[in-house]
Amino acid sequence: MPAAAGSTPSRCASACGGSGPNAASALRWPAVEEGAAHDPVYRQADDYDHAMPYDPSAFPPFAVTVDLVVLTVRRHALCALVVRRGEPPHQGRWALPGGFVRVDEGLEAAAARELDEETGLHVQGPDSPHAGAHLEQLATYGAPDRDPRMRVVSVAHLVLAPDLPTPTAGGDAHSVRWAPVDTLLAPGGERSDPLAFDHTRILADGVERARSKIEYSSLATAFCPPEFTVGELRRVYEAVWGVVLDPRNFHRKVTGTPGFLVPTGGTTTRQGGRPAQLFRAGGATLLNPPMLRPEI
Amino acid sequence: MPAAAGSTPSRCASACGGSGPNAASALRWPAVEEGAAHDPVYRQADDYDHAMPYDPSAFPPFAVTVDLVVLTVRRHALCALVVRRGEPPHQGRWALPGGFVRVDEGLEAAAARELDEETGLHVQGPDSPHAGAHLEQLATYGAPDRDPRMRVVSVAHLVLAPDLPTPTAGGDAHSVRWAPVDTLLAPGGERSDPLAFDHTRILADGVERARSKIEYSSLATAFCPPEFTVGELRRVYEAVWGVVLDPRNFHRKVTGTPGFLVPTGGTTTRQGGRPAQLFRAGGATLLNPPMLRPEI
DNA sequence: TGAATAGTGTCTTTAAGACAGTATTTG
DNA sequence: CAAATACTGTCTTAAAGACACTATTCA
Repeated sequence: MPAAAGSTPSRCASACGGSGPNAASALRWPAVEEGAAHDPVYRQADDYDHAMPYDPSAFPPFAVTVDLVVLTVRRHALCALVVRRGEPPHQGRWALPGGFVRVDEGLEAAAARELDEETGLHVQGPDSPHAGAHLEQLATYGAPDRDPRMRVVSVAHLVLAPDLPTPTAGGDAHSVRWAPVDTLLAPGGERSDPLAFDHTRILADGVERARSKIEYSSLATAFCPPEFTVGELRRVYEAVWGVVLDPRNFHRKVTGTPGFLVPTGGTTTRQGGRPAQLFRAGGATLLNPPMLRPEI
Repeated sequence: MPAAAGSTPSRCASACGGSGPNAASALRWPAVEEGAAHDPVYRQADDYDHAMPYDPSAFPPFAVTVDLVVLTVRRHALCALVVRRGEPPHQGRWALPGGFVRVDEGLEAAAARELDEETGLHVQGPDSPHAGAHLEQLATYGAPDRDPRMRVVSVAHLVLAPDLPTPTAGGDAHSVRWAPVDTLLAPGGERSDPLAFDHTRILADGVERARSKIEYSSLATAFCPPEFTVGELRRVYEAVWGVVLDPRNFHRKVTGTPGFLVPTGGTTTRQGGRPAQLFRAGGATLLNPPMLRPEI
């Protein structure tokens, strides 16, 4: 699990930049770089290539983590996965799941591993395009004071998953839950106990990314089970955008866009009423023209 | 200047993960994390909070850099800023500008500083919305083998700038230039001497971001001088998209979108022909409906 | 005068918004 | 039966595509 404290005063700045054990060597980097004309970093390449090869203490003390914005639609509401922090800082607060990137592991691999560890969820692969969750990089957060303990740069990822049984992280169901994003993001949200660090901001960015991306891509199907009806897909849009859509125009739009939906031949009555055709996500990933989000 | 080598065999993987001076402590992190149920990182918080507070050698040896995709439109072509590498690896190759993030500096601040250092360009601020370049975070690249020397995570940023005099980084004009992105991205591009590390991929992602973003935002004005004509703005779209647009329909679209363009009252004949009205970018940032990019 | 650019207007086509009406299930 | 959902179709309207025409400059 990563970090970030918007308003917490930074202990790292003084410790690392002033009197830490490796402060001198760590500070040499920026200082040297400043005077270089261009390509300033590799001007120092010889130094760390030969004098101190691969010695971590020669580098500024950065930690790299991944944070996960895991979204799903449950009971007609867009929900995010949050875990309760067991240790300080922000002990007892809810936070986004995440963790450190391993030295020999890529960023997306780290995100997929954390997702598996905390939810048991697997990521869509080329071999399984219709099962598992959608994962993409969201943005990177690296304010110097976002974690009071040290400098942490977190590469946030966005995960879109179908509705699942409530995850039980390692069997501990008390410390992980789905929460409606409206609650988490409300000004005095979650009974005025906001998410730890800068996770409210990260969550907001992830939600906005999801909201805008389903406009011009077929990504909304990532919230659906492998086979779904047009009505179920419409309720996904309604939940993510927080609007009500005309069922008839929506039906015309999605069934009229080539490659968006592929009928499986089956039908279902799980939503009640007349049996509805079942579809799978088609190969098209870009919607052109896009699905228009209604004005506020 | 940061790093990344797509195909270079990784020396880091063996050195860091196997026999590096801090391999043991570095590897402790992922190993401990694996067994934790949830919030696994802070399960170790006590360890580094008390036993080895702020000691960089206790962390995996990550370096964090910023890379810059600086785009402009010159002579009717989308161009990117590239610098020549003076040191190995990839000595003599062209690369994206960039550099290390300082320990007490935010990611965007680091990008803005590098931009200033390498181009003299300043970033648009709240006080100067009509001058300077547009800067935004693009994506983060952290494949374990992207730099053969060590683990480098690079937060790439996208910069859109008006046409400028050729930058002379610290007076050395031989090592910095504008190059058409079509040349840099061509399969056997730049006379089969591609950009260093994974910079071709980063550049491609930045170009695609710029191409898609001017569809639904007023960001194309970032390529224009503070005052510009409708024709000049149209030529920006044509250069970025590599298409020819109908001048009349374009004129109707941009002048008919409220808040996109604000007439300054002046006119110019710098493009020849009949005098054209001068505009400034309006307050609107989102274009709805978007400017449609013609099909291929 | 001719060539280039700027700007207006008009017709057609596409597709979204609104909404009437039918079909098929469960309770 | 009513109520719920699924689906088809029609009319209107917004806006893009195509293109005719006029305006104003410079060489």
